[in-house]
Amino acid sequence: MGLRERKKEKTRLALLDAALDLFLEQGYEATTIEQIAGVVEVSSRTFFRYFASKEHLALWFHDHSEEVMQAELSARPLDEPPFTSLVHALRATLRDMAESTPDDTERFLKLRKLYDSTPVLVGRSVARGAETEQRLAAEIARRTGRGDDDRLPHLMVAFAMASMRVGFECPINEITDLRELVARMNSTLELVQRSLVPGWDLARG
Amino acid sequence: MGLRERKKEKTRLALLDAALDLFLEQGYEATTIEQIAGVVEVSSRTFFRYFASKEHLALWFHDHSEEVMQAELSARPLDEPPFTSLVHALRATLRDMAESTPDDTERFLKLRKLYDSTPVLVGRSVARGAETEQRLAAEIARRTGRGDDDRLPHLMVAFAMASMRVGFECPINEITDLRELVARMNSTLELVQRSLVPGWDLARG
DNA sequence: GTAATGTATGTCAGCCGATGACAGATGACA
DNA sequence: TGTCATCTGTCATCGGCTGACATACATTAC
Repeated sequence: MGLRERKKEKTRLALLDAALDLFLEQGYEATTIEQIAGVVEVSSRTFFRYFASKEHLALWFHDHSEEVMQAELSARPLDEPPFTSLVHALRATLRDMAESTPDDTERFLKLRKLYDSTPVLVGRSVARGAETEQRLAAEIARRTGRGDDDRLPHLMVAFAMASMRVGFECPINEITDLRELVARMNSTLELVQRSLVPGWDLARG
Repeated sequence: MGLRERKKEKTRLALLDAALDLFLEQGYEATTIEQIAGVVEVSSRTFFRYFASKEHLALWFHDHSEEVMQAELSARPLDEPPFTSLVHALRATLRDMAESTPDDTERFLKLRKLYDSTPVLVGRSVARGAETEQRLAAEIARRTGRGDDDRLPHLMVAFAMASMRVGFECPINEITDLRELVARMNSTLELVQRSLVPGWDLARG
């Protein structure tokens, strides 16, 4: 990897870390792009060359997680019940999270803490999740040969994403260990699986 | 109702209708507040006295729907299974939609059409829904005496909201009748109920 | 009917997020 | 070293949104 690429990656992470720290100090909305860029000593214009928007920075992990999900989904056998495939795809992203570097782990925990004080950010995260939902639902529909009028693919993905969201949110006590969080999300996923009628994802509707 | 209030209501609806028409003509993002205000012949500043933001205008029905849901939820007996109460609350909002005035019906259909060409708006809508979700989950937790660490209240609401969302979205063919849309949402709700294990909402988790 | 009060509106100034255009700086590579 | 591609800063600009203030208007009391 050349010097240029290394420098870019360094700037990218510096912006991310500076932003997370500022967000936690003074709040997400109260933090301006100029401040973030100032800490890293780049211009505001450059900030937008690294992140499409303030929101994209705060939700930097979304794109990666979706890639992991899509990849795992594609790798599942076509004759597997579709919701089972989805659950495997979700588990893959959880594994990916649990195996992340210490730096990334720290970033995750900071972001998790930020969520508690920033409802608007939670909303934006859900919105991004909804976009992913569309793409995953289309993929499920394709894999199972369902038409556009069949609501089950969309419903399956919505349930799957809801499990993750609910698992991610809510615990009042401080989360200091990422594995704890991942375990919680895993157990929520199991709770959801227990709550669904076996074979529900094979019906048509 | 005094002259003042009547004038306000008239301006409010004029802004809403002007906005919806402009959105459909030239797109949501391409339409500026100045344009909307211009059609109604008020200043841009006044626009923001009627709607907190462009987004709040586009999602004007959210607040009302949440009120209807909360009201119906409060009216349900406490010994009813919580998900059943939620389903009743959702049906109440669907009834409310179906019984709306012709003008409101037209606005709904315009908005529905707008959604097809404006993914960002779908996202914002989901984000608003997520905020409602928090409040409803808290209410369910209160009603059933569950603690903050019990994920089921949140999960129930998430599933309920997902049904509505999936029912609302997706049909490729043009929707020209609101009752059709409401029927679709109702049937999605039934599909969800069939997919869940009876009594799942009485467990603890 | 008039005066006092309260509320709605317009104007103005300004912040912030975001984008396009252009020029200068810097790493990549022959 | 010199050429080229790419990264960066500066500048200008737009649109969403907010606060402050003065004015116009509806409401209420007398």
